[in-house]
Amino acid sequence: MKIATWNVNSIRQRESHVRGWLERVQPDILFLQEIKCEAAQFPAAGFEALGYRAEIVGQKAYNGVAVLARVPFEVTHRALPGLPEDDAQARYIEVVAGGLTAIGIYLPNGNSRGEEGYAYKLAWMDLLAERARVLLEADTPLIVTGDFNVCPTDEDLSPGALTPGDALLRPETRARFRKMLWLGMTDAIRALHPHGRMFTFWDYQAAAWERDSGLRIDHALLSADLAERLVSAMPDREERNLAQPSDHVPVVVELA
DNA sequence: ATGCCGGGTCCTACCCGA
Repeated sequence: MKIATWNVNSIRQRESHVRGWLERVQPDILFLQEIKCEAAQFPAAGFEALGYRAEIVGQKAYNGVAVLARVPFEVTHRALPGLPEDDAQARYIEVVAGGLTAIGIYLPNGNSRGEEGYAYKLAWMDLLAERARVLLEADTPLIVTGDFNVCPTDEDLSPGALTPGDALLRPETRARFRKMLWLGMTDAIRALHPHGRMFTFWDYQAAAWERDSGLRIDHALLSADLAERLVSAMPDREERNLAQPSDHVPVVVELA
């Protein structure tokens, strides 16, 4: 089973990229982030023609997540459990498919709106860990994947790619990421590639791609039973060489 | 150490991303 995640930076700008990628890689499930549109604007028909059903948690202009799957699935949550009812940010989708629970996230960046914006990120991470804890306690086979907006360690960014104190690497951010690992979850990429550059994002500016000045911020965390089935986990750097790419590349996890 | 790029939107100057 192949499960993938991709921050596409607008699905309307990236429909042909995603279609081409689905045909090339043929994942069973693909989570999308930053679709940047409401459900009505999502080009679902183009993916259905390839055998993928779409479910969308949309929002005008900002954020927005979706899932495309060629296996049967059911959406169980369209918002992170525990968030206030009036929180309108589209950042979470949870599905049940193929005997497992899969959560796709677009975790808040935390660099805008000052300390209030950062507090929102930390609160979001606390609630995500709590959601994972509840599911793991019930022995649910679980994958949490998406754009975490977290560089877990100093090996996960190029020197100088971020300023000290950036919300993606502050100690409080990293501690909350580790909290999910302490729950018993496995960072799929680092389980198979413990060291070295495994970047998933390169800024459009300052020739970041050409200099390989990147970040590892898109992740897949696995419950113990899924980690035992882990075959491969890798960012797909090929996509960053195409014309008009997203600033993120897909990450693909394969389970036996 | 922002705003060099590239999305978005009250359509066009400005907000946001990481």
